[in-house]
Amino acid sequence: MARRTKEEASATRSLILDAAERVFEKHGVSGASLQQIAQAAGLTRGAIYWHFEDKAALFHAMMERVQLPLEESLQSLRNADPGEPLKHIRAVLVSALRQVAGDAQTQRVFGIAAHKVEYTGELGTLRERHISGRDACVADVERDLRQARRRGQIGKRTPPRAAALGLHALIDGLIHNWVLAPRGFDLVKVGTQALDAYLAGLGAGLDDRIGTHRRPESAA
Amino acid sequence: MARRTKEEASATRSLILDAAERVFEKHGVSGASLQQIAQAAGLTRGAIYWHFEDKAALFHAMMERVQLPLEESLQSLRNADPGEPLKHIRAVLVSALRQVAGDAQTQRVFGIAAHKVEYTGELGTLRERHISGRDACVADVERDLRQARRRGQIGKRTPPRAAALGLHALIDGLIHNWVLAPRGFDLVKVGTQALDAYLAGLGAGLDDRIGTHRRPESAA
DNA sequence: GTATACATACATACTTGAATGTATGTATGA
DNA sequence: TCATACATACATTCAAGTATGTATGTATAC
Repeated sequence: MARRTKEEASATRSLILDAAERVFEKHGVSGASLQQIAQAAGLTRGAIYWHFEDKAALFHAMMERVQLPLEESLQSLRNADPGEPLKHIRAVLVSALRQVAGDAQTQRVFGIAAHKVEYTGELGTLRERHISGRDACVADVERDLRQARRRGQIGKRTPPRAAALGLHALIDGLIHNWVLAPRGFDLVKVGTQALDAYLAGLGAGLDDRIGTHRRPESAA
Repeated sequence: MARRTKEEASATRSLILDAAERVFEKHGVSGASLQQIAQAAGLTRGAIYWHFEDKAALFHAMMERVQLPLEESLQSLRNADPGEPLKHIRAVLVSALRQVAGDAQTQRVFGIAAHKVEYTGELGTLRERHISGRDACVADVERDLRQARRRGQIGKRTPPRAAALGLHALIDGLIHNWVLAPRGFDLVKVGTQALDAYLAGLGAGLDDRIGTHRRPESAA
């Protein structure tokens, strides 16, 4: 119809992103047409082409809308807990689980990114970003684990890099499986229990053997 | 051109499936056209439509070609090791890692199933199969874990269901991340180390209490 | 303060290409 | 000769991209 004020235009942009989430979730990214998204937003394709270059750009914007707050919260946690690397790791990962389980939008978008998009062609960029993001995350965890090892908080049986990769795989796998069927289990509860078991296993290496009776944790 | 013998027709079918793997891997399932697949196989679309009803059927056939042998090998392991549930679990999971890491075809198809297909619409059936397959696997592991718990081989801190879900998530996450970038790490080596750490963590619960703190987190 | 010009924020219409499905042709083996 | 195992040809659909229309906000001149 007509030109809107900047706030209204920004609202329209959000409308499009909201609609894209719903349509992507239902039909998949490549299965969704811009026509469907526009209609779901109560607009026409013209509006989408004004705000986004094409479907790939729209998808990237949708991802960033949930990735940015997530990365920020993780970043803020990174600066805390300077002396307790294991507690730090645990806090960061549990907070990630909470974020996914608690926020419906994060949950939807993670579900799309996990099972409703093909990482190829135009979206191949996303694959690279995913990999580099994972590597950064794993490197962070590995650094903390090395520190914990130097402080004698975990054993030396599991190499830090393998431990970090496993930790990431555990959380990643939990989230993947949970968004596939959210009612299947309690993500935060089960995730925390599994995470604690894993971390206990790293600590159990202090004994160098399984099943012997020692207390793997130091006093507070 | 002409009619072949039954063996030749079966070979043609395999050719199509091989070509589908390559094209699906490169362009994604929805991004790949039957024309591309036919050309990659040195045939025309007519051949594909003769052997398969449509692209979805072709995809299902491609999945079954690797799933069947995998399920068979896991099934054969299920009957062994009646008295050692933990060793049984470990053997099954490590064998799964080996299968994925060792067989290029399994690896390709897992990569496609993980990152190159959208579980929606016609392929939605696959999502259900995936979920039920996971549930069956988790149920199996949970049963073994209960048995191990009764025999005092693991502690009581982690509920068997949570432990089983975590175990599945760990292996699933490892495979997912590995097929995303196979050269990133050694799947069998890292996977075995992470798995052992996790299992050791379940065993560490034998102490029933750790040093200072009791359950630091919980609630839904 | 009002008139004008321009940029913005969309809607509409058109073109193009590509993939699907199907119908038909054809050569061969049993 | 007849069903099989394909190849070929055709019709339909549909989404992407693009060009253009249009109405309104906003700045500037006076």
